[in-house]
Amino acid sequence: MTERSYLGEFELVILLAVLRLGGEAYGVPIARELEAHRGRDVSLGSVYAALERLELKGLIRSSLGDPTPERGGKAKRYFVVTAEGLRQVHETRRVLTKLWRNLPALKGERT
Amino acid sequence: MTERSYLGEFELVILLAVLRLGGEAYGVPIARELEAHRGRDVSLGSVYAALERLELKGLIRSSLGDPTPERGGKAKRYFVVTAEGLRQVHETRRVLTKLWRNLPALKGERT
DNA sequence: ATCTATTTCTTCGCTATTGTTGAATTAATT
DNA sequence: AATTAATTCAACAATAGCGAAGAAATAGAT
Repeated sequence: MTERSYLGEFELVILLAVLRLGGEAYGVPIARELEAHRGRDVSLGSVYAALERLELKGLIRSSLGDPTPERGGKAKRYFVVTAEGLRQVHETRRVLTKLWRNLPALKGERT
Repeated sequence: MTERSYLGEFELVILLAVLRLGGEAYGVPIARELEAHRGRDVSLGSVYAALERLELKGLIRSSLGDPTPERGGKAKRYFVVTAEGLRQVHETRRVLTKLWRNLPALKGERT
């Protein structure tokens, strides 16, 4: 049951998606954000699973919204990033930014 | 046995360590690099396991060096990052840099 | 010389955590 | 009852992690 002390890539991009979406951060749009930025399919199941783990670790919190008056308007579960979650995102950025500062250039790179 | 199409955090920092170490990139120093940058213990076993995965995916290559004339100077396995490996590191940086561009500031942040 | 201890480095076996998928469930509207 | 939007579930694959065993070398004693 040893829990990782840093953010994995998937967890990181989910936190970032929640931050970007603000008041519209629930399962489906979060998955869409991920797809848009990573250019590949992301199944809803994996997103919800990661969200659950992140909440367990105290990096996000969730609350059930009111059902909206549209067909299939089941109540949405909205997520927000906690202070600790934001702190870890910043920490991850700090470490990675330092690590790839002097990254060798790509051969065919267009500048 | 389906392989993931993006770099996990651990794999990413290992690639970066190999790049930084240049001609001295073998198991033990790689693990030390990781420890230095993450501020926590990293077991050799996990490093070697990740190196093996990365080589299988074609992101690094390895070659056995000559034994060195010192006590315990067993032949080392040296690693280099392939063109594809470097490409993936750049791609990961590109995506993350974009995603955390408008990151909200931390409360107690010192500017 | 050769045997044994010590050092450095790699490999192995196993467990835990994370990531993935597809199907099932819930709750609302028509 | 059918349809739609959303979440949850169950089973599985890949990644991460750890400790111990193994292999190859030198050093020191005998």
